[in-house]
Amino acid sequence: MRGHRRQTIIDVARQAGVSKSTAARALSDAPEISADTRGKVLRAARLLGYERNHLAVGMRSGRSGMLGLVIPDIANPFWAEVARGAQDRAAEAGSSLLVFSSDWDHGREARHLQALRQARVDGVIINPVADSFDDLDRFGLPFVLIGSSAERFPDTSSVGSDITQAVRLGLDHLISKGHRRPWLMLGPRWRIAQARFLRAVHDHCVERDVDPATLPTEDGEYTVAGGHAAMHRILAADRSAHVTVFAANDLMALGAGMAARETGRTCPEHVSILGFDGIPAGAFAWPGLTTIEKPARALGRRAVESLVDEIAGRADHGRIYLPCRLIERGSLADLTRAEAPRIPATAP
Amino acid sequence: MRGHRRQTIIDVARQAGVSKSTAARALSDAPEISADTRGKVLRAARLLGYERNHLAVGMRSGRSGMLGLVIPDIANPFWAEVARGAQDRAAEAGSSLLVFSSDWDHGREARHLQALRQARVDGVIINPVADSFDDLDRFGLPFVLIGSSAERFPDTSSVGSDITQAVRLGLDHLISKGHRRPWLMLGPRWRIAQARFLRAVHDHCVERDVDPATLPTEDGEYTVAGGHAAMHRILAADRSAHVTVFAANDLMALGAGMAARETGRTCPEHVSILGFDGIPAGAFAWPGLTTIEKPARALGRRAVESLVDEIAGRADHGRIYLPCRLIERGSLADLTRAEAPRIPATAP
DNA sequence: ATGAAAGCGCTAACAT
DNA sequence: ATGTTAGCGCTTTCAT
Repeated sequence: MRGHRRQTIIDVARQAGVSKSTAARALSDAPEISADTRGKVLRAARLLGYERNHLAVGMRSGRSGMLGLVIPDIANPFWAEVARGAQDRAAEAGSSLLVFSSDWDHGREARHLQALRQARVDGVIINPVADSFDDLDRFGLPFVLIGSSAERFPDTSSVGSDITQAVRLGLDHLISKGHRRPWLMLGPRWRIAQARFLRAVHDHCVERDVDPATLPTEDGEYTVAGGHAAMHRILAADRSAHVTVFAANDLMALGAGMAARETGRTCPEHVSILGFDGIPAGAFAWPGLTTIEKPARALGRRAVESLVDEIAGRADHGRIYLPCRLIERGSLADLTRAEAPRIPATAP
Repeated sequence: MRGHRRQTIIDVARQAGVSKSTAARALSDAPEISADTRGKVLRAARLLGYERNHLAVGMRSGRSGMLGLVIPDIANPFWAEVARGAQDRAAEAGSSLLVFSSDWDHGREARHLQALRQARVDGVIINPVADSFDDLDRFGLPFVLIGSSAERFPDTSSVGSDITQAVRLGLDHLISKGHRRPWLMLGPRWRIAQARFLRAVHDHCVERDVDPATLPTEDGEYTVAGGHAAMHRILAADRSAHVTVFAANDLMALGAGMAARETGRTCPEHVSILGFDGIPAGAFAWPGLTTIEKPARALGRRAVESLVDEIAGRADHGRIYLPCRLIERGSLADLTRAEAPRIPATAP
């Protein structure tokens, strides 16, 4: 087969002794065709090693069979999971996925969107940068939002985690373990996810008759370094015997754990940490990170499903929120049966 | 712009007052064109919001501008890094990347390859399943191998880590810390990477006047669970005061650490562990995992570069081995200045 | 340096 | 149920 001219549908038609269009119909299993001819054509195609040219199909039919995915960073474990789910679901739907990382950078996002438009993808799933995404009107493509930025675009299909439910899960767990005044370790203020998280906390506190204003907060980047720095600030500010932190993100939580160790404190004896995301690394930390897991892979799958609907015109423009799950590992002390914990000798 | 018919090169040509072909030449910056007309055309294109149709370009020119990447699992942090490097480099080269996960499954791999052929990608980067990859002859596409499976295909471009150098690095580090008889925790026997690793160890042992036959081995899946199980077997077999393990993979190393803790042993007091890969999770384990880092992102970049060469016909069919780097964290005891370590009270 | 015309491989009317 | 015909949007000879 090597070095041979590539087979076209014409070769298949000739081989099968039918016309081009009959061959095409058989190959795209259209209804109006006899089982007999279809068999002939399919056999001919197999014999010749024919591979359908999706470029030509796309050009003629207006459907390229490709979907775009624009996420902050494919190397981030959370987004990698999302990508995997999307990829799997797309393959099931017979589509291929073009994946791009925006690095939370407007320019990169814009360039990727352009590449996607030029590739004539049938639609795109995007976690837009900076929650503004004014390119949206000029988008000219079916799309669905993924992650925590759906709020601003009411008339748009979106898929995200159920932050409200997740925060309730976390806060109730904290309360049940006797932590009534956890620090909130938040992301950068300008991120809409930050506001969402904070609002969910406030709402639930009110429900539980806790004054949300009493909860101390600290913020930083959504990274290990960010959490590390924020934790040092927290420990400098809070001289309690036991410090509890509810981090808005697992990477920050992991960074917080490292910072605590650096000050000679151990977890969960002197410090309790609750994470949020469910990245695999949390399982390998010591102690294991108790966290709220977002359904990353399912998010990717659902996003593709919504996008397919969107493309087919049966768009419900609905917001979908998938539930999160608490994973208990060892980073949370049980303060309800505590002998009073001591401040470590080496504390600053 | 919304709802409007999509602009074609004909619209641009008309707007600029030139012919279709002149417009095409300007848009693909061909040499034979006056700076003047080019300007006119480009301005017209911008004015109309014209977006080049890559499907049509690909169809006519035979270059789709897309590259394929087939890796075991995009959700695996190592491969996610590789994908990121490839993605970045592809974007720089003006190409898009179609990413697929094979899950080490022949059938999935074959289906993905077919999708890639039908999408008319210009070439593919692949870490082939099971190191056999007999589809290779029927491939009919430029490709480059990535990872540890290049050995079998001498006449093929490939990019991988320098295992020999990496093993030397690890073994010498072990020796310098006084570990003269580490366990080798290997992957499944049928994986070619296993053989490569083992051979590198043997060769280096001979160089260092150590009898490789004295090194005990244990094997399992390249996963946390695999390493966990293997470590339990090792600890059951080896009653030494201090057990040292050189794992062929970070996930296994992390699993080994968990298993050790379950038996009441702590690291690095009773157990020393050296990993291999450099996944981020190793940094969050406690103690941090000392490991040999593969240059994952660079691997992805180089693979794209090789592929671009391959496509352009200036193929050197060379094997490229990128060097690895030792990351010292805390999982290795220094036995050279040791008070004799004790067996933990709780050991089985 | 520019234009005219042909055609890449396929699908979608429109015939029959 | 099958064949005929006309493009989809672009690049590429071949003229000029």
